Amino acid sequence: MTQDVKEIFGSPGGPGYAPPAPAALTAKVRTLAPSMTRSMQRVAEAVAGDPAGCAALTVTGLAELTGTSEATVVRTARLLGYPGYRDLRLALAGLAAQQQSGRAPALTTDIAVDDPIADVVAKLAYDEQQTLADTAAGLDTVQLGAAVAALAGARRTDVYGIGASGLVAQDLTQKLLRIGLIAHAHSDPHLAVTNAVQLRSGDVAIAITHSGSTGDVIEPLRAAFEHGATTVAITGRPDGPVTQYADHVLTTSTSRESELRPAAMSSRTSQLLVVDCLFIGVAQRTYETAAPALAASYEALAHRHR
Amino acid sequence: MTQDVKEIFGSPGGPGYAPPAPAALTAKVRTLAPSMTRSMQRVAEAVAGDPAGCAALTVTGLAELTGTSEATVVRTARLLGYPGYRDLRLALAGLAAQQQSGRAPALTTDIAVDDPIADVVAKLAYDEQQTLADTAAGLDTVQLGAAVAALAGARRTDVYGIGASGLVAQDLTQKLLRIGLIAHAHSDPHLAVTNAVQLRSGDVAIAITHSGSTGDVIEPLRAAFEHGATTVAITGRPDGPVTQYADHVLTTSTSRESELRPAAMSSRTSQLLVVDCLFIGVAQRTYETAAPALAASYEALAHRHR
DNA sequence: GCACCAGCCGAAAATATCTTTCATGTGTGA
DNA sequence: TCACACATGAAAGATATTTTCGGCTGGTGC
Repeated sequence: MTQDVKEIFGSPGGPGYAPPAPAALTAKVRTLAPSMTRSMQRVAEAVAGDPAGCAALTVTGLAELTGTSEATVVRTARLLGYPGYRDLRLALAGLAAQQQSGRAPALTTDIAVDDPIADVVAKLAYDEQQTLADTAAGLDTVQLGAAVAALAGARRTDVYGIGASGLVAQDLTQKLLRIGLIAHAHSDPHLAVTNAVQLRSGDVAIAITHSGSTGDVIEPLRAAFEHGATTVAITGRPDGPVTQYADHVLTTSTSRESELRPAAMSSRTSQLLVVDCLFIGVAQRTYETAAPALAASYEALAHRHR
Repeated sequence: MTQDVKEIFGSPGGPGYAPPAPAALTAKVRTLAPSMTRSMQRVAEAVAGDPAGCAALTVTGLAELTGTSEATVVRTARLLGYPGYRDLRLALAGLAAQQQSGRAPALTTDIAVDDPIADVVAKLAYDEQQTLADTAAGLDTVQLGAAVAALAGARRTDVYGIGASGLVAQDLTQKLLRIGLIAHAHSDPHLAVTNAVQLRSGDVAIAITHSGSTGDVIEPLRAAFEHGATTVAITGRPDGPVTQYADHVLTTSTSRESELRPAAMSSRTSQLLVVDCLFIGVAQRTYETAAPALAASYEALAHRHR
C-alpha cells in the first residue's frame, strides 16, 4: 500500500517517468546544480562529495551538516529525481558500495597552464571518458526510444544547432542521410524558422543546445512544435526553456569546466554520444532499408580514395 | 537513551564491535541460519534471495512478504549484525548496486539489430571510451608538441576535412578562432587548393582524414607543403599517402567497425580528442592572449541566452 | 492426560524519522 | 521605494521503525 502511494506520487511527472538513478547521481547533481537554490546546492554538493558519509545520516543529520533544514534536504532529493529522502539515501548507499568495489582513480585535477603535453592528453582523455559514462548513465532510455521511433517514421527531419552544437547537428544529419532518411541541419536561425513552419504532424524537429536557452535554436523548435511536428530537445539543462516545446528531452551531461577547458568541449562529447545512440536506434528500426543504404554510401566513397 | 540500549545490546559480542557486513551478507545468512527460528529464517532467506527487491521494502512490507511481523524482521536484522532494519536495508541497497555493476562486462559483443536501446547506449559509450583510451595511448606527444608549436606561432592556419572529418576540421577552426588565431576550415576541394597556394612558410596546414587516402584532402595539403607551409596530418593510417606531405603526423586510433557502426563514428571520436589536445596545447602556449580571448567570446555569447 | 515452562511470535504502543505546511525573510525588478 | 516572487526553516503532520508486552506453541515431567 505504501508502495502504491509512492507509485502514484511518482507518476504525475510524466508517463515514462525516469526511474531513480543508480550511479548517475554525481552526473545528475552537476546537471541540475545550476537550477538549484543556494541551500539546495550545499546539500547536493555534500551528497555528491561524500555519498557514503551522507548515506549514514538521517534527514536531520544531513540538514545540520549542510546548515540547512530538513525541508531543503527533502526538496533536493526530489529535484534529483527521488520520491523522497529515504530513496535518495538508498541510492547513496548503492553508490558508496559501487565506489568501494571499483576504486576510483580520481584524476580530478584540472588542466593547468604549465601541464606537460602528455598530461594534457591523459587528462583530456580521462575527462571525456568520464563524460561518456555520465551521459550514458543519465540518458533516459524511454525518451530515447520515443525519439527513435519518431525519427524512424518521420517524413522529414530538421535539426537545429548553433556554434559547437551546430556541428553535432550536422553530424546527425549526415548520418541520417546515409541510411536513406530525409534530414537537414540548420544553423541559420532565419532559415531554420522558415523551414520549421513547413513541418507538420509526422515530421521531426530536433534542437541541440547545451545551455537549453539558446534563443536562435528555441525559436525554430517552437515553430515546429506549434505546427504539429514531433519535437526533440538534446540539452544539458532539462529544465531550460527549450524543453517547453519538446515532446522528448534527451539530457546530456555537464561536467565541470575550467578556464582552459570550455564547457563546449565536454558538452560536444556528450551530445555526440546521444546523437550516435539516436542514429543506431533508427538504423535498427529501419534495418531493411538502412543496411543497403549504408552499404551503398560506403561503396560510393570507395573510389574517392586513391 | 535508546542509543544506550542499543549499545548495551550490541556490546556483549565483544569490545571490538563488528561493523556492518558489506557484501558478505549472503554468507552470513547461511552461517547464521541454523541458529535462527523459523520465521527469522524466512526473513533471512528473502533477504539473501533478492537483496534488491527487499531493499525496496519497508519493515512492514518485508514482514508481509515473509508472512511474519515487523518485530521479527527487526530481530533478524539484529542477528545479522546491524543495529536495526534501517541499516540492513542500506546494506541491501549497496549489495544490490554491486551486483548490478558486476554484471556489466558482457559488452564485448557487437551491436546487434535486435539489441534493446539500453544496450545500445551502454555499448556505444563503452566503445567510445575504448577509442579514447586507445587514442591517448597511441598519440605521439613529440609530434603533438611540434604541431602545437607550429600552430601557436602560425600567421594563419588552414584545416582540410571532408565528410565526417569536415566537421572535426570545423570544430578545430571554431576553437582556434576563439583564442584569437586565424584559422579556416575547407571542405570544398577546389577552394581548399586555391587557398593552400596562398600559404607560405610560418603558416600551418592540417589535413584530417581517417583513411589517409582521401584525394580531396591530400591535394590541398600537398599544395601547402610545396609552398613551404608547416603541414600536419591527422589520420588513422600513418602509412597512408597523406603522410607524404606531412611534417607532423598525429595518429588516430582505428577500432573495429560493424555493419551498424560505421568507422566514421569511432574515428570521429578519436579525431576530436586529438583536435582537443591540439587546442589546449596551443591555448597553453598562447595563454597571455588566449585567456582574455576565451573570456571575451564567452561573454559575447551570454546575451544570446534568454 | 494434564499442568507447566521456555521461548517464539506478533499486535500495538512508543519512538524516531521523514514529509508537508505555512509563516517569515530576502533579494529583485518595476 | 514598493511590491512581488521565491527561497527557507520551524513546526505540525504522516510514516516508518523499534520496543514492549502478552498470547501462543511445543515440548516435558508427573
